[in-house]
Amino acid sequence: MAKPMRSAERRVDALTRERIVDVAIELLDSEGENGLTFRALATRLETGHGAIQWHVANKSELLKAATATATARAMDEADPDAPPREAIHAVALGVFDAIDAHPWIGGQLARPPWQSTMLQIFEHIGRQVQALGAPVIAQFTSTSALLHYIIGAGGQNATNSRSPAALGDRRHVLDTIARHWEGLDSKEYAFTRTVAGQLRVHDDRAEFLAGIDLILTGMMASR
Amino acid sequence: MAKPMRSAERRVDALTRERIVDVAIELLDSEGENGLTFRALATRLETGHGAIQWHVANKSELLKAATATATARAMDEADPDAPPREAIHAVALGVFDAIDAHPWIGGQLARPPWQSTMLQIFEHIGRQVQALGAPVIAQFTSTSALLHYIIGAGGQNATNSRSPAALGDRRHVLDTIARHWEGLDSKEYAFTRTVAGQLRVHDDRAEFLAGIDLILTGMMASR
DNA sequence: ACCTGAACACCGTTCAAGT
DNA sequence: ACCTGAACACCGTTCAAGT
Repeated sequence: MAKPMRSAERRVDALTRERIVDVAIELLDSEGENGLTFRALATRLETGHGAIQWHVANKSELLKAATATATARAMDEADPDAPPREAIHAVALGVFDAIDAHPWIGGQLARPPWQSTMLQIFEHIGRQVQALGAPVIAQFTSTSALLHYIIGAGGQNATNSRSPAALGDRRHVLDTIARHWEGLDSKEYAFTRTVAGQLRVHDDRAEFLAGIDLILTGMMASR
Repeated sequence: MAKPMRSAERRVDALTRERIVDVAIELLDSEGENGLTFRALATRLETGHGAIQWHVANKSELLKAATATATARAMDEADPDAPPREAIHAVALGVFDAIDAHPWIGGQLARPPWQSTMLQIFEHIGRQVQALGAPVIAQFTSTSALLHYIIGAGGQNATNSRSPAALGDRRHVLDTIARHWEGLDSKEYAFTRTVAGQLRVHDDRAEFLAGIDLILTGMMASR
């Protein structure tokens, strides 16, 4: 949380790594991935761009830190007393919402040093999979599948919700896509046409959780 | 397929959009995402960088075309006579292998104009979901879940297989990660530690297909 | 129609110099 | 220890000029 403090006093805070990362997240959110620049950061922080690179060695490190910070909060709301399935839903929705709020996370989680952040999610989900009584042999596979699904679905949702056409309200956007689907070639896209109606009325988060439940059901059925 | 033809004759071909995209894919594969440059392209094609931008307006269009071309081939091997579950496995593995061969696809599918390519995969999978006899209401949800899972799992696999430490052979890499997992805090990472052994011996593609089957089982069980 | 290459604005990174 | 800003190499994009 970066404090505003822009008016009277200026730069009471020292330039910390934490402040830099916070402003970086603000920039990524408002300007997109190309908007994050050492020079833009320097302007917002009222300093030189060289100063920033004393705290953060290079841009990839900055992106890594921003991703970790923005994702970490999704994990905090874990209620240790919730039943397993609900706990999984909570973690999944936390990641889903984090990616939705910070679309750039999606592209970032799909590259090398995802280590600690991803591992935290993996651990949280795995515990609940255990608590559900999944057979030991299936636990690794199921937890991996859930994680992959969450990342994939979250990323897709983020691109949809901030797509070029997403200026208007959501219902209008979905209607436009559904109309496009309905107009596709009836032989080449026979299936897609039949589900255009469902696309139009579906709820993103409910649909997302339904996918989670599909995996959980499959996991319990195959014991 | 770009023909080599580097020796005697030079630039017998005209500069076509197709050739540009092919060389772009080569560059992305060999040099990574940062290696794709209009100037590097110009050098390989023995022309000026301005010439390239006559055929391809800008870089995002070039990336879009490269992604579409590299992904399209995954769809070609569809065997119309295969049983549904096998057909789904084939499509899924096709995408999985395409992302593995071209890791940059992973990051690309997670952003705006994925339209046509993704829709093709969606259609192929959806038909088989229908053929499996899934209830109509579940078809949209199941097909979406499969697609999201495939994208997520493919992306993660690609980053792992070309990770910084992936110089040595695969077994060594997995062993290193497994050892790391086993050394984690026993309270904070209780679950992760218990599956470290499975990580060490698991087969990527088999594990990937097991995740697909989890979704399919869940889909059939919840009718 | 297709290609060339200079020019421009911008970027990440390095680094000698300051406090 | 922390900050400044010049300098460098590189990039995407534009565009007047050629064939």
